[in-house]
Amino acid sequence: MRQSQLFGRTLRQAPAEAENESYRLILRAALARQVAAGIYSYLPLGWRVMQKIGAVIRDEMDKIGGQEINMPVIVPAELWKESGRWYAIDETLWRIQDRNDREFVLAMTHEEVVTDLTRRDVRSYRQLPYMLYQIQTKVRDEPRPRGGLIRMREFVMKDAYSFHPDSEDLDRYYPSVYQAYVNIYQRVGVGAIPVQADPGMIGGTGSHEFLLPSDIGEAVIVRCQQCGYAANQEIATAMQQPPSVDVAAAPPPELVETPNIKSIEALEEFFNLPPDAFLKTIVYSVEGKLVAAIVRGDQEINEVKLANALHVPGVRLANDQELANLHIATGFVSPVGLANLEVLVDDAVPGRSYIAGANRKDYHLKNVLPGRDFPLDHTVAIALVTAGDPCIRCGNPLVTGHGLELGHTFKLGTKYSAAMHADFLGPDGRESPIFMGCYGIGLDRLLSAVVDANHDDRGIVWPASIAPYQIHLVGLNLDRPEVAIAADRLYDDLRRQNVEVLYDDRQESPGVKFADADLIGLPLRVTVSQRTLKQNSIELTPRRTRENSLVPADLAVETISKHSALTSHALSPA
RNA sequence: CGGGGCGUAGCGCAGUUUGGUUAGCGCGCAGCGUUCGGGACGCUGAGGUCGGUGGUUCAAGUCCACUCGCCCCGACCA
Repeated sequence: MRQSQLFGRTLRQAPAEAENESYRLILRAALARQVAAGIYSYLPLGWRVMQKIGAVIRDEMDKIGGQEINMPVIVPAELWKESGRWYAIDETLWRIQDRNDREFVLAMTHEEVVTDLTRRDVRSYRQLPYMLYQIQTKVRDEPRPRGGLIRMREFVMKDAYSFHPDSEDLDRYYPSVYQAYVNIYQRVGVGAIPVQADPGMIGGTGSHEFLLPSDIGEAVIVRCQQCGYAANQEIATAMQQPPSVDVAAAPPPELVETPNIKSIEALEEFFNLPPDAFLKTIVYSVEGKLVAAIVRGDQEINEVKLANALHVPGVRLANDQELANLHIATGFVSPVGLANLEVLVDDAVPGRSYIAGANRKDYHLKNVLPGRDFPLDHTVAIALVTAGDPCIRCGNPLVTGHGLELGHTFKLGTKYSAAMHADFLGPDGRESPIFMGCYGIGLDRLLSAVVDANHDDRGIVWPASIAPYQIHLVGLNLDRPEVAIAADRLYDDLRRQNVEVLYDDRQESPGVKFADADLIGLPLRVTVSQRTLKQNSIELTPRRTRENSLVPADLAVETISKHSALTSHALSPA
């Protein structure tokens, strides 16, 4: 491609609204342009990267038996009503009507459509297992798009769905997808960490997220640097502390007047004790009922875990009215004598005594012993794991960091097949629902992540596997005919060898050309100029090292071809 | 949806507090000339009606009301 013809100008300054560095580079290098909040166009360079990422993903999906299909963006509402998600999902599900007022959704994922395809086609266990995938547009009316290509309202996703006769077969297949994902991230040049995750609204029996450690990430990763344990903070667990008091010898509770001492901080000051000496009781509203959640004073409640423990989609804090209705003394709540609502106790609570609320304004109780002074019927891990907590596996202190979610795999089980009657006949002649898995990767976000993980202060440093072109041929002094002829000839020779080359044939100063080459970030820069011509050679400059070397002109094509042979997924000749 | 910020030329910004002649600057863009290995220089020039609507006023980029859009934090997040 001749750069003089290439659509999309590089920008010296990024638009002011672009805050994170990878997004700034995406705009500056002319990969994409914003159309509306969370909605983007790709320019030629960016779209080539997307296609290359797609090629890597296709290769890995095909290797594990995937068959590529394509499903529509517009889907009849009936399918979503069958699965129940029409009712379960809020405004994020984009709903439209046709001219006859028939309802449709703009699909945010394709479990319904692929399950419908399956139930229409599959009758017998002999047709199982199989895996279908597509690389296709997804639409979600996100409450807050952000970060350029990080969270979009319209985006490109590889979504894959596998179908199995039983959960054992799904369990056997799942690791191959996991491995394919690890391969994909490695091949495109990002170090994604697989972590256990919450299945969320997709549902199912187990899931992993693939997170790239990055400040622009929205998830929090909890990791152990000793043993390698890693989990999303939403579901991370920590090792419990050993009991610190002699339970049998613990003294009875004692009422203490604590005028207007409501918060843990105020209690710390009042009693001059560390925060873990107290019990924290938070009242939640859960599907119309109130539930009390108890954690140690130094901990926070993990609402995802709480919701999972209660088998509900979500929880919210009780409001003042709800608390008032129950005659709860805000700031002095405790599980002691709290008979009129369900109480969940974090599993780190038992084993020692605490100062807790007295359920009476301006009073607390000393020497409250879990199990003796309040029941421990419902003890479950609901505390938020934070940095410094002991690793669940090895006990060493955990660390936390931000992570960008690059992919998510789920064991769905029969959630969709049962709801939508996707059944098959087994060898014994009995009908049962198909077991499903589903597996997603957002391509736009992956592109952002690659830029985030592969750039320097001059611009992008593309991994060869997904660079829009392999070679940036930069011609200087092109106003001199002998240089222009040599550069043109090299360009033609390289194209004849099917080398992907972007040829900067513009009439620009050397500084402009070098700066653009660094910004766009193709793996190898090849400079042809009066100076190199004089030495009967060309100059090679790998983008990553930026170290120049001269190669004899007659070896140029061979050397460069060898250099770019790394790419096994060349797009159409440049 | 709650909180905060911002809309003036393609991009980056000044001007708005204290209304007052033809709305400025840098980069970019066009033409000519000189340059040509790290975002060159000179001259000439094009380009905005100040997000939109309504209002106040002799007079509005500037004041008021409404409204649209974009960004950030939070809630949410398949």
